[in-house]
Amino acid sequence: MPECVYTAGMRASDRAHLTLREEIIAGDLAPGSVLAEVEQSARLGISRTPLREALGRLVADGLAAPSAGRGVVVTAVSLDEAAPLFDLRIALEVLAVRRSAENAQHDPAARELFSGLAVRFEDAVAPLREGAEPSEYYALTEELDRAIDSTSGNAYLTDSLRTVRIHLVRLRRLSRHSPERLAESAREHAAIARAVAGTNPELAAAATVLHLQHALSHLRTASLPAPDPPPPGGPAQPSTASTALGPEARLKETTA
Amino acid sequence: MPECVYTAGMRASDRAHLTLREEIIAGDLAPGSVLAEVEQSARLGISRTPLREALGRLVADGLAAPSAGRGVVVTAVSLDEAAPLFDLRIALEVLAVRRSAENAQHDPAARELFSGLAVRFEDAVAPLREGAEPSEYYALTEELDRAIDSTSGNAYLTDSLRTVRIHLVRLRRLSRHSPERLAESAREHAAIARAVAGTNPELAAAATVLHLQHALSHLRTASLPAPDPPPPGGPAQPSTASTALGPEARLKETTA
DNA sequence: TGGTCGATCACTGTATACAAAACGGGCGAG
DNA sequence: CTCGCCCGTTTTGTATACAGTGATCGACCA
Repeated sequence: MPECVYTAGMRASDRAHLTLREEIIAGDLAPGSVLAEVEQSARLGISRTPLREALGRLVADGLAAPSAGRGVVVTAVSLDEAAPLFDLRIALEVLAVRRSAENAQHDPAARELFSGLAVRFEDAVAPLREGAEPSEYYALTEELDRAIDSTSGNAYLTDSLRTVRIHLVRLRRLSRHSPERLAESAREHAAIARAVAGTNPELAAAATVLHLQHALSHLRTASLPAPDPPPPGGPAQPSTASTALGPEARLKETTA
Repeated sequence: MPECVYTAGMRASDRAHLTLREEIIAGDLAPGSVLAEVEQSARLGISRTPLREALGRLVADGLAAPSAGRGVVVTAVSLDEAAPLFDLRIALEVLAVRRSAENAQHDPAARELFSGLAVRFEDAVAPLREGAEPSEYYALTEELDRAIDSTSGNAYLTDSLRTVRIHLVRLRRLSRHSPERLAESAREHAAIARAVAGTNPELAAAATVLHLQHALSHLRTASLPAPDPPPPGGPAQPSTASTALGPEARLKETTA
């Protein structure tokens, strides 16, 4: 497995937090997996102390929750959470793009930034429709997110959006994204970036609502079959982390 | 110094987190104070390990920030942050009351709850105008917050609001609240509760915008230039806060 | 045979000891 | 006189050892 990020020089607790977060988001650590301290510290080659700090940050992120007596378990994620999550997300993102568009009126560099992003999104439409790998497109959307964060001028808002986006990435994995939808999404992103570059707050807000409503409705209709069969009250089977790599770990980015 | 909360049975890290958070919010730990691990662990009578966890949660809450080589320092708070904080707060609270009002349409118990709160807010108007202690009123507002949180039906939203409200309490300490303003605020809160009880989302949203805009403008105009002198029984000395800080780091905030 | 009680076990929570790294002060050279 | 470098001190980062607590499983009794 490739160490995708440059991990040298950072603290062990940061490495553990990053690794566990990616594994949870990727699904390698299935919801319900118990993150036992001794087990995970041994697996990651670190001690319990930095691992505990990493687990605490995971809990703060909402990716794990403490279970009485069993340590922390990976939180479940389902499409039922899409509605409340998008409800919040729409409010936050609309506010962010509105402020970015307003602030861009006195910031020529920001206008240039968003103009460039708009062009890059438009250039990404055709390849996506032809079935290109969406990872590059996702990186572009993260770049747009960062641009909005930096120009909205509201650290509190950026912080709230950070948490929302973490959960969003997990939700995205529950749905299959067709090339048509990805291309449409890129067009919508281009419209948002263009509206911000044009310093039109209302247009930017409307474009954002449009995009997010489309994303939500598509998320609902293109859901993947749930890997967990048990319908009764029990939320998730307490599968141990070491054995969780078996059944459902192989649904890796099959979106095409 | 009253131990206001029941601390038996909880973990040492929870106690430390709670204690430090209250001290920061109350101003006993002034902005810029260095929270050295050995010093604070000795003061609170615990070891460094649970204290570290408490500091980590403080950083996650935004009440402290890590400073390279100096440990974590209490974050500064000023009225300059009121604008972005309220910008986010308005978006979140408006969404919350809107959803609460919607959900109350199918929840008679919620309507009863908000009706009762509206009456209690109206009953609090007269005493506040006559200079009553606002602590009881603040407890009532927290009760309204909890009612909105529980009926909005959105855990993500509730979580974001939690962080906002922590910072809000710190901001509130920077401003003086006249009995007139407190009474007016109680009336506005009553209007919000009444609108939710009446299952009118738009009215509830408008009442919330009205209240928060009033609160923000009053916060700006009634700032405290020189806060309270140090408390007479104040045992917690600012420790190394003033020693390691340069002249420019000493902000206008002092212990409240 | 079913229920309940007890012991065992594993896990977390806490404390302390060790090591690395960064800041501040002091010294010397230019 | 100022700038740059070096070293001591203090701080955090990490590892490990210990204790308390809860759950699980087995045995015993009704």
